[in-house]
Amino acid sequence: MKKSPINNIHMLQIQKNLLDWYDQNKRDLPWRRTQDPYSIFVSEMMLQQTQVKTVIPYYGRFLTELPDWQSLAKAKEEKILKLWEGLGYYRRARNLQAAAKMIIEEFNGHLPQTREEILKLPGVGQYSAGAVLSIAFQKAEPLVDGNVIRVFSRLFVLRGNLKTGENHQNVWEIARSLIPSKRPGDFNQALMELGATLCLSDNPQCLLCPLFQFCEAAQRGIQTDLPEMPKAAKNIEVPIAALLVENKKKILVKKRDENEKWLKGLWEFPSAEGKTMDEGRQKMEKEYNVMAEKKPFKSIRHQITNHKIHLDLFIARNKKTIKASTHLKWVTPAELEDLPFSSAQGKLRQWVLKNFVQKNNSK
DNA sequence: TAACCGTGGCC
DNA sequence: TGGCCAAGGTT
Repeated sequence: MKKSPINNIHMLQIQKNLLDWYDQNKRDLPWRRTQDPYSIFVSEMMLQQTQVKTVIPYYGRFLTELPDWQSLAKAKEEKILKLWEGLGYYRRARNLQAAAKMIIEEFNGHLPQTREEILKLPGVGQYSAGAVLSIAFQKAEPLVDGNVIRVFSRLFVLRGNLKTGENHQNVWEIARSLIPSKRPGDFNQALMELGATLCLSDNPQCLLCPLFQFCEAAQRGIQTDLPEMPKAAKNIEVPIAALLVENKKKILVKKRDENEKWLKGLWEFPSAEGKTMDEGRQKMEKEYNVMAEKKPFKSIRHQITNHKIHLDLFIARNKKTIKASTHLKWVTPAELEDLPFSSAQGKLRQWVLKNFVQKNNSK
C-alpha cells in the first residue's frame, strides 16, 4: 500500500473546508431531499455516467410511477424502459429491476448495508456501493468517480491514467484514507460537487475553491494539465437502413431481442446494418419481402459512444402481409408513441408521427 | 485489461 | 459543428 500523500493536519483541514463549503454551496437536488434508500439507489443508478441536469426530470417521474422495491419488481420491463427512454445505457434500467427482485427475494425487502452484499446486486459496482452506503446509511465508505479522480489528480498531482490498474487503486486508497466517520455521505457528495461545479475539466474555478491552499496543482499552476486522460477511441461509421412499412393505418415495428449487441428490449423500425446504406436497404427488402424506395424518407445522424450512425428510413411497400409475432408488431400511431424507443430511432418516430401519419390521414 | 454500452450539453 | 465528456458497470 502506498503512503498517503497527506498528513493528519492537512486531512482534517481538507475535510472541514470541504464540508463547510458544501454546506454553503450545495445544489438543491431532488435526491438530496430524501433519506429513503430506495430513492437514493434509483438516483445513483441514473447518475452513472450521466449528468445531474439530464437525470433530474427522469428521477421524479420514475419515483412517481414506481415508488418502492415492490412496484419496481412487479413492473413490466416495457414500462421501466419507457421511463428510461432517452437516458441511455438501458442495461441500467434492466439491472435496476433485477436488483429490486433480488432485494425482495434474498434481502427481505431491504437494501443490504455492507459493501460485500450490496455489490451482489446487478448494476452495482464499487462506486455505487460507496455512494449508497455513505449517503443512505451514513457508513464511512469511500467512493471514486470521475469527479473524485479529477479533484485528487490536481489536489495531489497524480499523473498517468487514473482510471485503470495501480493508479486507480491508489485513488481508492486516498479516498479511503480521507473519509471522515462523521458525515461521510456529505463528504463524498461534497467531493463530487466540487468536481462538478468548480474543479471543472476545462476551466477550473480555482479562486473559488475551498481546497485552493492545499491544491498542489493550483500552487504550481498546472491544474489544466491534469488529469492526464487516455485518448478516446476512433469513431466508426455505421450505416443503418430502417423500413417504414404501413398497412391499414398501422406501422410495422420490431422489438430488439436479447442477442442484440445494444439497446436490448427497445422497439424500433425494422432495420439492418450494412457496409453501405444500399446493402442495408437490400438486406431489409429481402428479409421482409418488400420494395423500398431508393431515396430515404428521413435521414438521421447519431453518435453512440464511438459509433457514428447514419440512420436512413426508407418507405417500403409490402408485397404480402407481414405476420406479427412477439418481436414484430403492427401498431397505431398512438401505440407507436407509447413504446420505448432509442434516441436515434425516436427521432425517426417523431418525424413519422409528424409527417407521414398526418399526410396519410388527410388523403 | 480494454472495449463496449447511450445520450445531451458544451465549446 | 465535430469531438469530448459526464455521479460507471460488465465482460
